[in-house]
Amino acid sequence: MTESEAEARGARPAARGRPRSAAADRAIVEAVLRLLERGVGVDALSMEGIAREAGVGKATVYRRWSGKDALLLDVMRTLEEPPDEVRGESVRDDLVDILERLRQRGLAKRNSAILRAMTSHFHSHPRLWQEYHDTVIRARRDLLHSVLRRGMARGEIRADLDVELLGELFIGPMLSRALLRAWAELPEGLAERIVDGVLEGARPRE
Amino acid sequence: MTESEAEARGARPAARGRPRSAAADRAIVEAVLRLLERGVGVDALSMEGIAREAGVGKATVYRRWSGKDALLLDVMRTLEEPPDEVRGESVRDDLVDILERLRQRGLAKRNSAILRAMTSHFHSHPRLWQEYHDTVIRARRDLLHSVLRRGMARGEIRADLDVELLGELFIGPMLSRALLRAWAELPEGLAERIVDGVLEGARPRE
DNA sequence: GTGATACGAGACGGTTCCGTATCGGAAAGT
DNA sequence: ACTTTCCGATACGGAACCGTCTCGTATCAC
Repeated sequence: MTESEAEARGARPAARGRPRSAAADRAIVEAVLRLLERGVGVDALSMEGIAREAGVGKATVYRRWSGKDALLLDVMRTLEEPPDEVRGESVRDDLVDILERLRQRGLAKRNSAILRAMTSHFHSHPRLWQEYHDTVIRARRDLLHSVLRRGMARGEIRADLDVELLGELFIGPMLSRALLRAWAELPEGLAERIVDGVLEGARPRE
Repeated sequence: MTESEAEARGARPAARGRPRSAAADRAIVEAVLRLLERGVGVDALSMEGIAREAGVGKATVYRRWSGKDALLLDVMRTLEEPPDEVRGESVRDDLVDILERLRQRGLAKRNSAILRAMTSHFHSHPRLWQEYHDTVIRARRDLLHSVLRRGMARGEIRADLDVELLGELFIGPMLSRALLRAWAELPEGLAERIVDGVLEGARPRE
C-alpha cells in the first residue's frame, strides 16, 4: 500500500481529476527491485535513477513518496508473501519443504540480492531492516519453529535443545551456501542433504 | 602492501626526496575500515570522505592508489591474518576452537560489517569479492575442512557426507545468527552449543 | 465541454564527489 | 645550502543527484 492509497481512503472519497496510474506504482516498485537485484546497494540508489529505470518522471515518484526512505519501506512491504503451510506429515518432510522453498524462492536471484542489501545496511538503516525482517523473515522463522516444536512433542526432534538454535542449524547451512558461495547455484537436493545431515548428526551412529 | 611500496622495490632504490609517510598509509586504510564498520557501504564510500576521515589530503590518497577500486583491493589484503593452528587433540575441541574464533573475531563488529559489505557487492564488484574471499575466507575454510577430514579418518565424523556440506553445517548456524540477528551479540558458549548440536544431530539418539 | 489532477520530460539552483593542479611548508638525500 | 619529493589544504571544472517547479498533454468527474 502506497502512502497515496492510504491517504485516499481518508475523508475524501471524491477523486476529481485524473486518477493516479496503478501501472506507475508497479513500475516504480519493480524498478527498485530490479536495481537492488542488479547489486546497486541501498545508498547508491537514486531517485533519479529509479525514475529512469521505471520510465517515469521524477515528479511521479515524489507525488507518491516523500523520499527514498519512504519508498524503500513500501517496497519492503510488497515483499510480503506468507509462506505456504506445511503438509504436516513427517517432521523431516516438513523441514525439507521449508528448506526447499528457501532454496527455490527465498534465496533465488532477486530475493537473495535484497537480503544481502538489507543485511549490509541494517546498521545505517535500522528502520528499513526492521521492516524487511518483520515482513520477510519473521513468518518463515515462526513456521520453522512451530514445525520443530511439533517434532519435539512427537519425539522426532531432541527436546533438550533451544528451538532458536535448532532452527539455525537447519537454516544456517543454506544461508551460508547462498551468501559465501556467491555465484554458485543452490543445487537440487541440497535441502534434503542438509535436513538429513542435521537430523542424523555429524558423528557416526552405531 | 601499497602500490607505492611495490613500485619502490623496482629499479629505483634511490629514494631522493621526502619519503612517504607510513603513518598516512595506515591512517587511510584504517579510515576505510572505520567507514565500512560504520555501515557506509562500498559504493557510498568516497575518496573525499576517506581522506577527511583519515585526516589527510586527497592528493595523499591519489599519490598511493589510482582510485577507489585499487584502494579497496589493498584494504582487503591487509585483512590477511592466517588462522591459528588448531590444537589437534579431539576433533570436537578443534571444531569448537574454530567456531569460537569465528565468534570472537571473524564475526565481531568490524569484520562482520566488512563481510556484509562484501557479500552485498559481490555481483557489482566481483574482483573485490574475489580478493576478500581469497584473503579472508579461503584459509579458514581450508583449516575447517582439514579438521573434518582428520575426524573422518579417525572415525569421529561420518565419512558418508561431503566435506563441503559438513563444513557448512558447522559454519552456517554461526553465520545465520550473526547476519540475521543483526544487532544481537553472539553469546558466549554458542560455539560449543552449535558443535555439539551438529555432532549429535537433531534427532534423539537412544 | 469544463475543471481538476496526473502524466513524462526536463529546467533549475544547490550540494557532493570526482580527479587534477597548485600552494607554502616539511623532511629526506647530496 | 640546495634539490627533490611528500605533506595538508584547497581551488578547479565537470558530473550526478537532490527536491521543486513548469511545461504541454492525457484522463478522469461533472
